[in-house]
Amino acid sequence: MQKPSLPKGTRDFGPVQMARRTYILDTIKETFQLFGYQQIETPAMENLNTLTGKYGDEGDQLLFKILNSGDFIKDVKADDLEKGSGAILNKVSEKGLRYDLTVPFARYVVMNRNELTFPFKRYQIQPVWRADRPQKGRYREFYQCDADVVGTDSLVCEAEIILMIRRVFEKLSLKEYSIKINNRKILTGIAEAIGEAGKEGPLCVAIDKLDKIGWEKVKEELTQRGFGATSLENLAPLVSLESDLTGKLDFLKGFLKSSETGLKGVGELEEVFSILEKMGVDLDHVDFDIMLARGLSYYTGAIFEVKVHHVSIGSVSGGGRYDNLTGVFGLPGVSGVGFSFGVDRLYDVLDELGIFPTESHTSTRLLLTYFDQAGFGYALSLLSQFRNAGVKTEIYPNQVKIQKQFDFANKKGIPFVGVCGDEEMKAGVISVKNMVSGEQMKMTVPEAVAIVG
RNA sequence: GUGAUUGUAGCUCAGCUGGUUAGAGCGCUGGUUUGUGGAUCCAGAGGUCGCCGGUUCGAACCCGGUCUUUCACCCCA
Repeated sequence: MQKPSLPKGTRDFGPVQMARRTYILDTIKETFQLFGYQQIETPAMENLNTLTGKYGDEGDQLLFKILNSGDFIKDVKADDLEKGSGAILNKVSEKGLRYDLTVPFARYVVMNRNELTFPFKRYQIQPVWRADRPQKGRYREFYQCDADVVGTDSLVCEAEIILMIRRVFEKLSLKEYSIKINNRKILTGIAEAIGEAGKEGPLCVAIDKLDKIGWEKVKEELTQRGFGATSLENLAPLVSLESDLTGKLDFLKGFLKSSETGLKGVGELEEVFSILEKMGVDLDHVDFDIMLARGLSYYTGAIFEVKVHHVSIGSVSGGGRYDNLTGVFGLPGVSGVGFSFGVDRLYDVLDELGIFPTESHTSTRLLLTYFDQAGFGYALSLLSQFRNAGVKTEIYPNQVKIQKQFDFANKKGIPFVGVCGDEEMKAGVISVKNMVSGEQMKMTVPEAVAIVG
């Protein structure tokens, strides 16, 4: 006999957790549908060559690979072993678990390009897997809720992403959070403007730590990564910039005047804000963060990240625009933009804040109880009447003491108990007890249906 | 992937510098109550001290490995 256990970073979800997850999921789903997105699903596993190369070197390492069926080692030669794991991998594994929902979606779009009507808006709610080292709010199996639209470069999509995030958060009673937004082109422009064209990656990684380690340490790190002294001097005014949204935009227009790409990024961002204004919407919770960078290498335009304040969980949502993700699968020129909610992290956030609505962990409204064989039979005869009337009803299946039946109802949070004893049977009624108030009354089944349902 | 950290009853945790039969609270089971749950009181059951190996007369405690938890780095939902 061995003790059963779960793989690292995976979890079971019990009835209470599932009720809460469903609450989050339903909120998100309803919002996606309201904005015209249609649901699809894709397989848990993809061909490895669909997944590799889309997430950067780090990402490739975090992919779960699936061992080939059968004699998976038959193609491996002795000298492959000496060359190391890289030489062996593609001989023993040709499939992997999906790392996110965006890349499988891009694959889906390319394969179904003739059937789809563009712009195509889809949402997808499925688990993804990452061979990361688990921490709080970081799992190896977790759900993403993606909404993407492909086949248009309209910035209306970016604006709607902000609206969807705000709607979901409002429904979940989340009040204090930031939707951080930036544009990859601005990051490219900054790298160009300070004389380090093409190095926006390391630039952002370092700048991102500004709050944590301070400007001096950031400079050290950038120097280590090969940034020149004059570049750092050029960068300094941007780092010390503290301004509101229009102030930041105005500053960047000057700062990026030598970078065509950078100015385009600023223009796109302004356009998004302008669209929101035309929709008659304010910019609450929207935070233009000049140094926001997102790792996934395929983003080319807007980038998003959402953080809830006063909690220990990282970002709960993220996304961005990708101009050529379908290009790698042979369909160039299709721009897409999308974002994703992390249900598991949203769960942790709501849990930490204690703002899950107080729902009962059961949907059962009525438990039929009895004292003896005769009452049991009477209860059985009433059971279908309640169910046919649409009342979620159960009967305690084993004949046990009525105390135990009440205890069961109490623990399961069933709000009403129907007692079926000799007196009730004779009169053709049922005694309905409210488990919260303790009130109890004899009544007919239709009367009971009205009270309980 | 690098460096730390955690693991004792169903849950939350005690357990002295290694020394007999490893404890508490809550929960659980039964009774108190033969037509009634949540309260009181009484009684009871539950532990290969994560797992494997080593040191020792003797290990929950020391050492090594492994799994798991949490944290930092990295990265991310």
